[in-house]
Amino acid sequence: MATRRPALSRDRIIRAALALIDRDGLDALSMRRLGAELGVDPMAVYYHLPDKAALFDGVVEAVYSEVDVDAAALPGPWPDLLAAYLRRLRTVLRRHPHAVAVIATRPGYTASVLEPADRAVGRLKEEGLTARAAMEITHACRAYTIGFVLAEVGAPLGGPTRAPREAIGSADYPHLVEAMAEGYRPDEQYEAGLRAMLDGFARRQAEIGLTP
Amino acid sequence: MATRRPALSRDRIIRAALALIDRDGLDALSMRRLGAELGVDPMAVYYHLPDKAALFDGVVEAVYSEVDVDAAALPGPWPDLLAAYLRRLRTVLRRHPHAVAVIATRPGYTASVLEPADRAVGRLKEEGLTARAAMEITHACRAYTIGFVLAEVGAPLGGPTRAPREAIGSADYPHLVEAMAEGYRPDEQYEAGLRAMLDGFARRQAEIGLTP
DNA sequence: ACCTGAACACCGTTCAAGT
DNA sequence: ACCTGAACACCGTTCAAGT
Repeated sequence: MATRRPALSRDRIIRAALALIDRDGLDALSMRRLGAELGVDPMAVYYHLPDKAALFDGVVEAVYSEVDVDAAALPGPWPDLLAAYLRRLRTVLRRHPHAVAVIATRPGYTASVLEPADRAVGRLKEEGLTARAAMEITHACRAYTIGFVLAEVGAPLGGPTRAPREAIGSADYPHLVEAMAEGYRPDEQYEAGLRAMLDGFARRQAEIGLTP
Repeated sequence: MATRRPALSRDRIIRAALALIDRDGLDALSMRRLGAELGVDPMAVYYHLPDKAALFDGVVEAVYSEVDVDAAALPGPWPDLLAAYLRRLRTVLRRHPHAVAVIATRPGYTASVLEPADRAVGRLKEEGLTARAAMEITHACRAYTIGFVLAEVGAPLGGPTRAPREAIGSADYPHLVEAMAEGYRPDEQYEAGLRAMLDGFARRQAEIGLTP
């Protein structure tokens, strides 16, 4: 494919890596295949990035940068503000099923992740939360969102199971069958969980407000 | 080490694999090192398991089997019942930091996972939930729990970052610094999020009960 | 039935060398 | 400054062979 090859750069390498992960899965991302994809000697990448861990960090950053909603600029009240941001995060994560596990495990301690997080906490303080509460609530809702997307679209880490999986529709699991009867509606389920968590936190905040 | 070597078995292989992951990380689990650990030719494993994906599935099952709390036998009301089960799940997951990502991504569609899940839904029905609500609530709380543990102790997927990470205590992030001032108390944070989510669901259930 | 060992097509990373 | 290519110590999996 890539016959033209503009000068290599950290940015171009990372975009190619994410594209490779999206197309062929996490295991397909090797320094050698990445080089081939870029039309370059496999080792050329090492001039721009120290190792594969740094490449993963770049991929995490790239995905987060797709979240083009600035929580700090959203209107309140805070539960709606957070809900809007987290819905957007879910949408972005869903676009990268093979990368979600990487995003879930690599700590996003880069400026491009910390900076919006700091501004978001600032925004939530304007809405009456303490800095601590703002971060705890955000952290809990993000954990839920990432966990949900992981179960929803996350690619299994060692490749798909080849052995015939247990039939969930079996008579051995009557309650599960009953629960699944109306089908699986991920959007509604995600929304229900998010609302439940935010409502729970909001009620707790209100109680604190009443007994200071 | 392992000088004595009782006959190989699926069970013994999987226990050795989990021990290897716990000790040296996910990347350290190779068929070759696993064979060495078992005092056996690396390829011997293939007689008992079809491939590495099956090995991962076994590891997931082994970890889940450490959750020795039977949700179906717990006393109600349902939010307390679920909270007890999920606290126990978090405790077990925390013991296997390098395996959490595997557990989070591999669908646990084996009998040993489905069977307790089915009984748990049955138990929640006794507490007045529909099968569907029981599964949705359980699913949401599990997503939160796994997401939380992943952020808490989950090992980064491509190995640790070597480059100097951004100092979170920097003056560039005043709100984050303020939020972290009192330290990070994971147990309390986890509990707060779990209670918030369960309270939110419980309130919603109560409303439905009032307007049938 | 259960395990061995050679072989194949891959890996990440280092390092001296090229331009 | 930026890229190449050989080399090293690894991978997962297949398959014929051993006991």
